[in-house]
Amino acid sequence: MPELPEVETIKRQLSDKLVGMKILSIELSDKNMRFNPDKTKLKLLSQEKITDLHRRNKYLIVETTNLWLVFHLGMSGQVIVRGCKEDKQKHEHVTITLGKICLSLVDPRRFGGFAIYEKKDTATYEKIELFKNLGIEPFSDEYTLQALKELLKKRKQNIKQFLLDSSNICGIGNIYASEIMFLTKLSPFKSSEKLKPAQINLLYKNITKVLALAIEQGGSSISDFVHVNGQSGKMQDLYKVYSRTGQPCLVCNSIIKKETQAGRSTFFCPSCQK
DNA sequence: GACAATGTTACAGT
DNA sequence: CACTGTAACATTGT
Repeated sequence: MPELPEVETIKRQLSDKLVGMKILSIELSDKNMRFNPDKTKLKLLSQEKITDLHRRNKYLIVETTNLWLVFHLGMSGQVIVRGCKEDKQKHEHVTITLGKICLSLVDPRRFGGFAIYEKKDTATYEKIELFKNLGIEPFSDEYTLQALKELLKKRKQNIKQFLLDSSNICGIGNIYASEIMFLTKLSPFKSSEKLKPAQINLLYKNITKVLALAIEQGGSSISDFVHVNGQSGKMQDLYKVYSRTGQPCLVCNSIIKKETQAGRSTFFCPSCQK
C-alpha cells in the first residue's frame, strides 16, 4: 500500500528504534518476491551495525556499516518490529534478528522485494541499480517549479499517468495522485502539456502539500498498511475523492466518479476538475 | 465465482 | 522513440 508517505512514516519510526543496533542474523522464507537478495551476500549481515535509514521513491533503505538493505512493500507489504520470541507472521519473507527484537517484512501478495548491496560496489544509495530510472524526489532541492514545468512539457501523458510515472516525480501512487488532481481542480484525462502556468503553479504546491499532510497523518491504512508497531495511519479519513465513488463532492456536492485509466481506478469530481 | 486492491514491468499496438 | 492499454505477478476480502 505504500506510497511515499507510508514509506516515509516507516522510515521515521525505524530510525528511532534501530539506529545503533547490531544485526545478528537474517532468515528468508522459501518464497520469492518481485526482487530478491543475492543469497551469497546473506552472511555479510552478521555483526553489521545499523547507522541510518533512508527513503528513495517507495523504497526503504537500511544503511549499515558496509551495506545497503533495500525494502519495497509492493501493494500489501508491512515492515514491522516485533519481539523475536513471538511466532513469525503469516507471509513473513524477511526476518532480521537484532538481539531481542526482529525487523520483519511481511507481504502476502509478494509484489514487494528485498535486496542487499555492498557499499564497496555502490558508494551512495542513490546509485543503486534498482533506482536508475527514478525521477525527482518531491522533497528534494531538485524539485522546483521550473523542473516540473519542463517535465510536463516534455512528456505528453495525461496528467494522471504523469503523476504515477516515477521517472517524472517520485513516490506518488494511485491514492495521492487522485487527491492531488482534485486539489488542483485538474481532470485526470487532461494532457500534461496543456496545463496553464497558474495550474502548474498550483500543481507544484499541491504535490508536496498532499504528501506532507499524509506524512503528518502517519500514512493511510486501508487494508494492509500499519506502522512499525502495528498501529494504523489516519490519512484515509481525510480523502476527498479516493474510494468516495457515488458520494457527494465535499466542495460542490456533485457525485464523485470512478473511471479506469491505464488499468487503475481514478476517482474525481466531474464538476470541480476540468 | 467474479472482481478489485496502496506497485511495477513487459509487451503489443498505434 | 513515445504514448496507451493490457496483462502478469499472488493473495485476500467483498
